[in-house]
Amino acid sequence: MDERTQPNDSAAETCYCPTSGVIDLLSRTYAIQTLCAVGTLQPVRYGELETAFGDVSSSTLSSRLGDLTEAGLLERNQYDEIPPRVEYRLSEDRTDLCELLTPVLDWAQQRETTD
Amino acid sequence: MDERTQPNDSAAETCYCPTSGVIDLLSRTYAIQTLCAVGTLQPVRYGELETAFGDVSSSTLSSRLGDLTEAGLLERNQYDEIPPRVEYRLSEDRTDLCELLTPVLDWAQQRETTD
DNA sequence: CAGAATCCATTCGGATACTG
DNA sequence: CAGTATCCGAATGGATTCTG
Repeated sequence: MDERTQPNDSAAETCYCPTSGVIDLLSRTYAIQTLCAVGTLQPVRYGELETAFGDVSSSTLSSRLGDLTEAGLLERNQYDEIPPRVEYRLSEDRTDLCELLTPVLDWAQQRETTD
Repeated sequence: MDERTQPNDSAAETCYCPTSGVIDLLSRTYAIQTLCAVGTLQPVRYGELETAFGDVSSSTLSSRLGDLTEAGLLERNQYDEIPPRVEYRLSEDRTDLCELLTPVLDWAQQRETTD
């Protein structure tokens, strides 16, 4: 169903309809960055991310990691050692999203500096 | 500067630092969708977008269009006719961002239906 | 170290009018 | 048609504090 709007079928059919769940998720603060950072630095620990971002509050980063993990985009592995260690990495089949998103970050970054 | 973290230099160096302006912008409701929709349907009128999204409030869409236009990502052309007509399209050199983003939307959409 | 919990200021965005 | 203005509830995310 939904045979309307087909200007050109370069990307088959993109749906612009409601704010989908994943997009919603990516709209939260540091979500895209977190996803891409994990993808690049994985396996990565909580503290590393905190350092990489520089000015994110622990509660925010924590929430974001929780969101992404719950959504199945990230994998969280906890090692019951002393001191505690937790590693995050991309879920196997979600790597592609990260590859889609990184160029966006790069684009944004370049625009900041160039513009 | 910044000679740390270089897992592979596929994308040179991606910055995960603060929430950059553009990312901030894209995080707003319907921002990504609006950008991609305009890219595909351009030149597109206000009402067309409203219809395409189906359930967006006029104030929200209006704000989004304003944001994106102000950021230089969209171009707004007003024709003083009766009835009034306004057309939106991507700014010349911003097309690439749309091309980066559409796959993300597609990914999200596919995940919704498949997952 | 890696968070969870709480509290709260700010913001966002939807609904609902109302214009040029 | 293409919005803008206003109002207001919901939600976000930062700071802070505390814990296994």
